[in-house]
Amino acid sequence: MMSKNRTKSEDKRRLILKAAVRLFVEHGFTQVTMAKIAEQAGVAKQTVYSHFGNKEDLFGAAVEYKCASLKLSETLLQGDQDVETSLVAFAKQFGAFIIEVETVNTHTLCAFEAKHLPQLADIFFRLGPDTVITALSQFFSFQHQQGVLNVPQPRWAASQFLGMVMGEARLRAELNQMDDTTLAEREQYLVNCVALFLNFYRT
Amino acid sequence: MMSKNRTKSEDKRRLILKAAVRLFVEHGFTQVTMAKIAEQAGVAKQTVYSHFGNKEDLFGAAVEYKCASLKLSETLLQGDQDVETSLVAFAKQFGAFIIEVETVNTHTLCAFEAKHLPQLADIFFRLGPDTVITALSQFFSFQHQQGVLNVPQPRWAASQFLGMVMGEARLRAELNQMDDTTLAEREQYLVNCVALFLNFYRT
DNA sequence: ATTATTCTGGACTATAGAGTCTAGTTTATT
DNA sequence: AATAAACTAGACTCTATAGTCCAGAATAAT
Repeated sequence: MMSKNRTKSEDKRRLILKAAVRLFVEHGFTQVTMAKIAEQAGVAKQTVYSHFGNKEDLFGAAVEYKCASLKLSETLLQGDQDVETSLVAFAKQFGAFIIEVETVNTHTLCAFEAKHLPQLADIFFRLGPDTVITALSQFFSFQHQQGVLNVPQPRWAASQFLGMVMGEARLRAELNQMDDTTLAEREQYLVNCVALFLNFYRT
Repeated sequence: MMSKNRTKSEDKRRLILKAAVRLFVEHGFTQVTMAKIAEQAGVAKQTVYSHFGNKEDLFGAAVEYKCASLKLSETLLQGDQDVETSLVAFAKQFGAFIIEVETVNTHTLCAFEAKHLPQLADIFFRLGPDTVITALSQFFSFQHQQGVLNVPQPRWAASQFLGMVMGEARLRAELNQMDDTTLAEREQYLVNCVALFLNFYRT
């Protein structure tokens, strides 16, 4: 029979998760304390423990939550425009996304904790890099079938394209070395990447 | 006048540094204790403090030591062979280097601690990525002057080339997701990158 | 209204690790 | 041989934090 149980508040859960994400992404696993998370969530510490059993579980849940919210631009690759236009648009959007502070921090954090919590790296890889590479591969596959491009190895092409789009800017962003020139030249750089790419793969 | 001072042993210093590098690169800053470093170095904890004042300074010294020992292949870019041969050789050597566990761990560690210890990220960027990008830029500049390549923006070209060489494998290595196919195909992939690159930049 | 359960706030335990101190030992220099 | 400093071993202080416990307040379902 049904008990008179009060249900655990979904609101509290979300508050905790959001505070955890913000703090973990900013400072990493070890630097962040459960007390601080509770405080930022406006909740008692005991409530945190009641929703998520311990720090590691909370960390896992937070990263998963964060990854799911980092939406990637798949809409740009519909193929209803010509290839060059599509790729330039994609390069600009993804190129901006990949050097955002949030993106970089999440990536760095997952890479750092990868050995400590392998299942975390799995989740991140699947929801992040793998999703993009696969989507782009499929786009190239499609263009290959249409005869627009000649791409015998779509996954290689995706890897090459994304590698170029990240480029030096990505490395700089990771290491707090972003400078004005790199940023100012970036749009032209990305256009140049598309030219280089299409020069080889266009039929 | 000369005192009867005994000098601090350079051997001990090196032992401490090596132990610190090994542990920090493997586990990160917070996870590693001064006691463990002393133990691994076969030295008393007090000796560690006497050589390096505190944990942060030791960390800085360790990372600097490590970066200096991560020698990069500059010898490959002498230009006494034809461009394609040089680039394929470089791509293979650098492509192997960049997915080595040691390399990846050092990079991840520096990226993670970048906010906490900015001067550390500076050192790593200068000794690591920047050195390679600059060397490759100069190589392209030279080939441009020789009329072998047409590279109006050598630094962009270097960024594009290195980005492709890293590619998906680099991402996988960072996140413990390296698989057999990616590894087996890698050499052919790298040759393909050189072809794509030269197709655009060759005169 | 009753009741089961969540939530709160704060005290509490236990542990771990950075950095210090001390007393005794070794070793290079003069 | 004398000496000044480096080195060792280990005890010690202090602080931080994960996780628990508890008594009372709030709240949802019956």
